[in-house]
Amino acid sequence: MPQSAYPEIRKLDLFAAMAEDHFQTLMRGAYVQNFPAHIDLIAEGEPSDFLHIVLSGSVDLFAQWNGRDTSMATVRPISTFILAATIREAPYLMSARTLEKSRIVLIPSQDVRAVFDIDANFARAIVTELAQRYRAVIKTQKDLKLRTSLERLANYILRQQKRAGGGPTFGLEFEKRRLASVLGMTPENLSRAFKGLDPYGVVVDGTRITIGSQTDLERFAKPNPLIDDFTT
Amino acid sequence: MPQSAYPEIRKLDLFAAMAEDHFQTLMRGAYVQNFPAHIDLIAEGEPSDFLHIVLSGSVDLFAQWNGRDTSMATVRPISTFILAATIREAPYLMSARTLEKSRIVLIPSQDVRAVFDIDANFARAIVTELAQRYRAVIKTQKDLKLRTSLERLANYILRQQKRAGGGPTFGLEFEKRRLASVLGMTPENLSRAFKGLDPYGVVVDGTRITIGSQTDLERFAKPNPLIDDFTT
DNA sequence: CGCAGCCTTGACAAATGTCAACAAACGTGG
DNA sequence: CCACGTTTGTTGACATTTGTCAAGGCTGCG
Repeated sequence: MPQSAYPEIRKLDLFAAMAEDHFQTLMRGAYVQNFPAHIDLIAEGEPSDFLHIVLSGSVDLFAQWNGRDTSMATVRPISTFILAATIREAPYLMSARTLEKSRIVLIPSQDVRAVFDIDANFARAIVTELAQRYRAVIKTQKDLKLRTSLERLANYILRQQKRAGGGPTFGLEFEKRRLASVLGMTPENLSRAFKGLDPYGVVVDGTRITIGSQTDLERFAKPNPLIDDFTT
Repeated sequence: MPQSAYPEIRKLDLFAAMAEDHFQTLMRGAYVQNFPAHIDLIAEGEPSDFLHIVLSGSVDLFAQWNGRDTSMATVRPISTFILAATIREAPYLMSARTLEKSRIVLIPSQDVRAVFDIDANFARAIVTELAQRYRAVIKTQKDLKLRTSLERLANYILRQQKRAGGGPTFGLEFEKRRLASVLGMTPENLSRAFKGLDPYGVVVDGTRITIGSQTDLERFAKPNPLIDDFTT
């Protein structure tokens, strides 16, 4: 793969502390690919042949069962996905597709496992990464089980506001259809949920959100760091 | 702590491969405690001072928000819990309480992190463990988002049947109130869901379940290894 | 310009939760 | 071992939440 991508990959927490020659080993076997939007990258159930890294663009992780499907998460640059499947040498639990034009690095899973076995720093970095992911999923599960869809939307809006800088007006990070799926509801329900937040001063104009009354919305949403903070 | 417990702990995947003196280091700082049933062990939000290991009995991991609460998982012997919080030196995301009289080992988190930093085998074991837990949570999330409560119950029954040996009659692993919470529904809804499985030959007598028609139930439940297999 | 996909809305249906009542099971203290 | 009180499970009636289906408007893109 082109060496130009090395530095940004090397800077990732996952690869920052490992020995240089081990990093080179990984990069030698890796290659970069450019994908158009809306392309399937992997399908759940397939063997986990590659660890993926999103360099640019974005990727949707989703799952299907019995004709239904749901968005599980979005991967944005620069980060990896399907690390756990790679480590356990197990089939993917989620499918992945590009949301937009994306550059993606593919590192053969066997290389990752081989280096993982000989590089303690790399192993530790993987632990840290996995522990964080694990906690993120637990938070999502709490969100799903403890809140109604209206409450989930209200808290999502507050999280997104924070991510966007904290101002009263900001944009949604993806189309509503997908947001609905991420939040575990139908597009119709999401549409009505936005209306349901009107009493708390939430105004929606296409993909543009304005929070009229911050305190009202927060009083309703009751955001909680143990569910909504994605840094800890 | 009493040395009698060492061998069974040592046999856990998490500790099996590590250097003996490192294992001794962990055990020196650890202590065993006997708890009665229904005792709170930890509360979400607290700093993660100890890695816990259930030697006997069982522990409920649950979470709360805004007056509601939900069971997230059950920990049975012999295994650890709150590993991720220990690793990340972050607050617990879940609370824990004993379901019955339980023996529990507590290892100071700082010891775990210290040994983790110097013992590559231990670090690798933690990776494997965390990757498995991560995948288990993803499966639960798919279960929650892709299935109705009736479907979740049907698949739970099939899983539990397998765990109990595969025969047509078997017992539930815990009280229905908690099962309802684990499956993400109310006790009333669970009660009716059992009735809703009557057409598929499911007969409930207290805590005793009999599957009259295996094929009918499976045709309805559509169990899927990427959701229901807890080994991969 | 015209098509395709997304978003919204209305009407309706299904799933799930709430509240209340009561029976059954359980545990404790006598 | 029993009596009592508490908890759990069940059931009915009802409310709320969420999903489904159908239609129409809007937008973006070829």
